[in-house]
Amino acid sequence: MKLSTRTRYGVRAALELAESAGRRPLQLKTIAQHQEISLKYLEQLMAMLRSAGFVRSVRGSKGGYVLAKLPSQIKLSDVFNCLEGPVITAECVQNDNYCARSADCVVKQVWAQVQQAVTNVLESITLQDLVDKAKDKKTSNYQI
Amino acid sequence: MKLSTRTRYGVRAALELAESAGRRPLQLKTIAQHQEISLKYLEQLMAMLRSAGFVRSVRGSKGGYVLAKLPSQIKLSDVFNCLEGPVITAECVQNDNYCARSADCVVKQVWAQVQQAVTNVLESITLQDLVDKAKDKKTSNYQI
DNA sequence: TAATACTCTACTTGTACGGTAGGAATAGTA
DNA sequence: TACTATTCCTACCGTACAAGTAGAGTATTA
Ligand code: FES
Ligand code: FES
Repeated sequence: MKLSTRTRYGVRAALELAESAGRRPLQLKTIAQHQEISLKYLEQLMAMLRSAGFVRSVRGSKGGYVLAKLPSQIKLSDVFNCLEGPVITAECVQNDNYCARSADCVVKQVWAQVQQAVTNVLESITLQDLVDKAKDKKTSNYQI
Repeated sequence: MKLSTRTRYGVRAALELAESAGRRPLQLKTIAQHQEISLKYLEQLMAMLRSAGFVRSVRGSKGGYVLAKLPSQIKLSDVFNCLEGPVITAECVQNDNYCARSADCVVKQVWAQVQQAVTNVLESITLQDLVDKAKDKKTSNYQI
């Protein structure tokens, strides 16, 4: 039950883009340095997010990446789904024909419950939420 | 975010043991047939559950496995923890020193939330709960 | 003693993760 | 135009783990 680094890196990168939303494109080199992620690896993750339509890229010199939507319009479940794949704890939860006695299986219901719990959390949080929360933290730190 | 078959098999096997709690030991051969699991593989899973103290084995002819505790005393989180390992979505959730700015990281808090959501579900369900639920299902089916 | 069922260890096979590497395409800049 | 910066694309690689197979060994009962 560990998340792939893909997803963890991706969310952090997406958050950084969200924090600089409205400004000039952010370069992967910058993000990679901030987040201590391999640039080449990050390129691949961003390609996935780009294909899914969450970020836009600007090629060439002074290029970079920007969010393709408002931070408030991107849920963590979106990013998660794009990089980690759909939240599926067990095959039979999705595919009723996977197990023989699927209809009556109480174990299946447990995995469905787990799956739903995860989905609920991820769907309830947008990038904007994270930006706000991070801003709050910094402010309260300055006040100490 | 898929569960290993280890865990899924293990829970199903544990449930079957719970359903025959109080009776004579149940043989792996039987469980393997019912659940359509490789016997040899199941042996290894049960060894893990035995080491963890959830089941007891009876060797020799007419031997088999029995639950070492009451079904109501075994939570799904126990079995899960034994077979899948602890519910950890990301290293930094457990180990505060893993990431540099761990204290302020809002992403970390998300993974902690996810982790907690999963844990809550699994800790709230015991094998006895599943046995009861399964019994209810069968009864209601007969009534149709 | 023979049959049964768990025990232990080793091996195999496939797949996905987490990268690395190199170059092509594109766009700004001098 | 030449140069540089940056994304884009594809291929490759090593490791770890899951999932399962295999076989010999040990305990218990009939
Ligand atoms: S339906 Fe798949 S394990 Fe029960
Ligand atoms: S603390 Fe580990 S990703 Fe933020």
